Amino acid sequence: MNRMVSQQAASLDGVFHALADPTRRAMLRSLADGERNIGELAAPHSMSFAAASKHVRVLEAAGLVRRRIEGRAHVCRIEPAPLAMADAWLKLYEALWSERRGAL
Amino acid sequence: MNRMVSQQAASLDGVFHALADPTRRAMLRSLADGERNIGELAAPHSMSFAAASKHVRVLEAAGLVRRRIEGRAHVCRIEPAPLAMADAWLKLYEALWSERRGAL
DNA sequence: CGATTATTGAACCGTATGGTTTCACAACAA
DNA sequence: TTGTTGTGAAACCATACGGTTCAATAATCG
Repeated sequence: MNRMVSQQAASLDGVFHALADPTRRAMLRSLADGERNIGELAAPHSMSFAAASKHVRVLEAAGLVRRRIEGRAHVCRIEPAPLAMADAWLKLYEALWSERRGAL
Repeated sequence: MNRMVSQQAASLDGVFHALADPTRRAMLRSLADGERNIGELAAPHSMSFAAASKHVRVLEAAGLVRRRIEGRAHVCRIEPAPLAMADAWLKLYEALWSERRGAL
């Protein structure tokens, strides 16, 4: 159980960290419209392909993106589960704080 | 709506970054039960007082915590508005991804 | 007053992050 | 085959991060 909790904590770290960057959030937004390969994800951003590729890896490590290789293209797609975890955390503490404010 | 609480621009970057650390999330959790001064926030964590103080600063910079000085104690209290912003972001994209999943 | 408490600030350290450039390589197209 | 495309890997750099320690300050106690 403790292990589960710490695993969860570790992923929360990763998910929030992944979200704490505008480039990565923009990539998620793009992926919300459908699958994209790395080049398509990189194109809108004024940085090298390699830099964008690293951002995708961060998203992948956080579990927010899944990659499948099709020929020479790496096709990425969104994975909403970790997001739900982050959302659950936010909701819980928002609820606690609202209670608290209500109690004052 | 009550007020534009944190005068600082609480950016999504800052909020997500602040949340991407277990020590800082634990501090927020502690603050959910009521106001705490820096020492009280620092105590449960096995790190120097100065390190904990820096974490509080990060939370403050993100607009998640407000500080008021009472004598020699710095009393901290939660500020839920930036959390709502983060939550709104998550909700929006969760909705998009759910739609997308539904469409497949 | 002097001692204690609560806290910040500054300097420092090791590691992570975000960016670059260059090179390598598999997959496809001509 | 040759060449182009999509991508990763490696080396490197500057800055940020999370931690430490020690000194400084302001408020309170005795």
